[in-house]
Amino acid sequence: MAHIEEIANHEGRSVTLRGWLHKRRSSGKIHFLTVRDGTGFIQAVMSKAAVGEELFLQAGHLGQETAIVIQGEVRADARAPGGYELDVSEMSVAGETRDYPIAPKEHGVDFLLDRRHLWIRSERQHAILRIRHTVINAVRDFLNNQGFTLADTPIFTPAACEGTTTLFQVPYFDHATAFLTQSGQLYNEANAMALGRVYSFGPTFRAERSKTRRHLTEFWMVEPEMAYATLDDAIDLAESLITAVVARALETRGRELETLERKRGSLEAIQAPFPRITYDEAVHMLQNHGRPIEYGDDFGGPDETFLAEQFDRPVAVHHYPTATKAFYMKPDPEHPDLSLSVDILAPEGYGEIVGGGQRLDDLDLLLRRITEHDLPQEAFEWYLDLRRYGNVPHAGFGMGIERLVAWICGLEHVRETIPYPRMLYRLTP
RNA sequence: UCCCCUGUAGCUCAAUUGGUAGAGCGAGCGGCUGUUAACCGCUAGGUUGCUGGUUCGAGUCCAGCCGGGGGAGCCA
Repeated sequence: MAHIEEIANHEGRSVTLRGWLHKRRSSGKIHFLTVRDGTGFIQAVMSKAAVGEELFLQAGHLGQETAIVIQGEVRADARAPGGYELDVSEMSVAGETRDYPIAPKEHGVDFLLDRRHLWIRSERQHAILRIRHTVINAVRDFLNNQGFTLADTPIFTPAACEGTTTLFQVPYFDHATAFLTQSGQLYNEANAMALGRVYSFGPTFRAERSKTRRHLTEFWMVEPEMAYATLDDAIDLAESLITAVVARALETRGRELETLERKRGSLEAIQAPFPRITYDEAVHMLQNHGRPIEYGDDFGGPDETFLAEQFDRPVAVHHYPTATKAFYMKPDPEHPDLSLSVDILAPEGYGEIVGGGQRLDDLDLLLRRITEHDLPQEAFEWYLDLRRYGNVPHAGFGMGIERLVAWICGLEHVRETIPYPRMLYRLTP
């Protein structure tokens, strides 16, 4: 038994592959069967002389995506995309297929998304999902090696974290309404006071009526939080995390990046240090290029794209106006109208992949901000306890996995980075 | 919530000014010993998103509805 991704280890030997028929071409007395097994794709060559009349005839009528078990000798071949081919000696059908709906041809987005459960079998989607897996693993490995403890935060939450307009509501038995989490932020702060360096990693939900290539209603976010830490610590961490993740993808997913025709050069440029500019500098850059932005405004999508295009690696924009950020963001003690916040914008127009900063640790000011934001104080009593008992400076950020993967893969749309994307008008399959 | 685009065969798309709905791919059958979205031949495949209107005649023009895509705002 062998797997395609490590087929090179079996050169010259006969192996058995269990998989599915991805494509088939025939040329008289020879069939070319592209077989996939979940780990990769390989071309199996079946000649009538080698397998006999009966099996050859059967193979000639197999439908695309028929489950097959094949046996054959592994042979290096310069003509093969992966460098190896299989000379088939035996084949059996494990599961029949007739009229597989997705042809190896052009299809529209709607058609493919309706058949997402089958679309993920394609070479391109396979490559993307494998890279997603590698990215998630690299994130976890990096944080674990830096002494972070995984402490996941609840998905059912009793109240909003940053506002109430973008939350999904769920009936919670017959006595309450729960909200699906939009961030583990507040719980991460509590966990950091218990465990020092922590992170949460899970799905988050935003009921924003966004219909763009950067938005999903359900997406995955990793949120590290550190006690005894400042804004600069958070930026340093994000920088080394992103660098490590990109390096891992380059190192272990070269084949998949090649399938996606992703240029390695732009990923190889992702090295620390990242450029760091203040919000003020960013506004000047935008205004100098004629973009209509007022000082004090948050950036729009096109503004972020413009800023990111000025650099060959992610850019950290810090010290946003306090008014544009969440209530728990700490104002700069020397310039209270600016906050100790940071967004990291990915290159090539992929937008904000990281948002975070240093948290507001002054109890009185926090109480005032909660009132200013019209938030119910009683819902935040537990959070305020963190400022009452052993309060220390702390910082962290959230990083969106789908935007990160879309950028690393060079995709047009984040919907391809998750097995089953959830969007404004799409809830199935 | 707002703006723009779009809906014809299983898929991707044609169809001149309103005048007999076509092609390629896919599927089925056959041919071909090195194909890479192979190639060649044959066959089957249509309530032109839905409802109504104008007209001798509507895929085409008009109205409403439904579906899809992209963007703004908001965000990761």
